[in-house]
Amino acid sequence: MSAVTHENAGKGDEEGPVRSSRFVDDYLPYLLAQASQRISGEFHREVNRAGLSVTEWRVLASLEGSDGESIGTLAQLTLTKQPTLSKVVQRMEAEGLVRRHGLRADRRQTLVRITPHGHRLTESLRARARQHQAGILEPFGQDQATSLIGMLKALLALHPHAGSTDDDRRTR
Amino acid sequence: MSAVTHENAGKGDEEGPVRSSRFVDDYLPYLLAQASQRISGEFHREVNRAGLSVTEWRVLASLEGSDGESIGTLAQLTLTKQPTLSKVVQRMEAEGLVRRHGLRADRRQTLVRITPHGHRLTESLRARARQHQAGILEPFGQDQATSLIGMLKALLALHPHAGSTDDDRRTR
DNA sequence: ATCTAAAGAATGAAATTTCATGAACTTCGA
DNA sequence: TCGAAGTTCATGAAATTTCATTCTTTAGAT
Repeated sequence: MSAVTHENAGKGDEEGPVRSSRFVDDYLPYLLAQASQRISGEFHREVNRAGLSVTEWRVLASLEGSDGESIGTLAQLTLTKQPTLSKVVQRMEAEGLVRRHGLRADRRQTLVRITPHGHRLTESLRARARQHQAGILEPFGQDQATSLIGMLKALLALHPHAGSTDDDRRTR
Repeated sequence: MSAVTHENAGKGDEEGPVRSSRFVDDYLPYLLAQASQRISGEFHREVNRAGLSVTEWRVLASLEGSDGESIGTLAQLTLTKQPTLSKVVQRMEAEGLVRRHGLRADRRQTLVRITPHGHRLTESLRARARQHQAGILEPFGQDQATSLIGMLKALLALHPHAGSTDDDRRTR
């Protein structure tokens, strides 16, 4: 029970006279982007405190529970463009957080694996990440929380991954 | 009716053997970020075709239905850091998309207004944006769609805007 | 087999973003 | 009324990201 009703929802945000008709206020992509930024942003402070950039944290989190991912897949998982990720991974390898292996099956691919060091470093972060998530969903109640997660997963299933080799177009 | 059930949800994505235990797969911030990127990404192709960068589009969309916003507010609305936005707005003013006015009330603030040209330029984009949104929500059915939007708004209401003057911390 | 097209990652130059300040106002307390 | 502290935006140097391209390696067709 309990759970947040959509009534509470409105714009508990911006200041000033209520101006209810801004184009973006009911625009799904805007709402998703804001929600993503704010929710993630809260936790990113902890990530930075741990000495990691957001992308580095994403790389490590993506490698958790995996036996290695290719650069391309990692780029998708971390929402980063391939050239950018290549460089980030190189820096991370220098710091001993991950290791790159050539993949025997397909020698074009570079397999990235998390190192014990990287695993240890993110151990407490992952725990706090789970707590953070719990705290965020708490006001919604079990049912709505499950529903929200489910809808987001459905959204992802319906919208595969962007285009060809590269990611989506972000800048001009 | 119809509507996507959470069953369809699973990982309709990554290839390869089903590896269901990746840390991120049930991590809310990850789901939000992916959803945001993919959904927005689809439309951003159109934005680019119209000769706008994503941030420019966001600025214009944010100014729609507003009688002007300060640089700071715009930075929040467009998920951009203030120094970045200052520069983007300057370029946009040069292109005639927006106009900067000093605000009589508080002369520290710079009020940014959309120009008729900017308005016209985004006219068809906004129409297509609405269509895009409708298409995305269509498979969910009216009820779930409303529910999703409502939850996202509730999430935003519960998580005001990041910190102090600046935006959230994104990089290292 | 051989040749051409496609896929995956690395790299370099160019453009953008970011951090740290700086400058201009406003507020507020003494 | 003054001055210290706090806002808001602009700017420059440094770091990162992005685009385009190149280098390998694999897949496909003839």
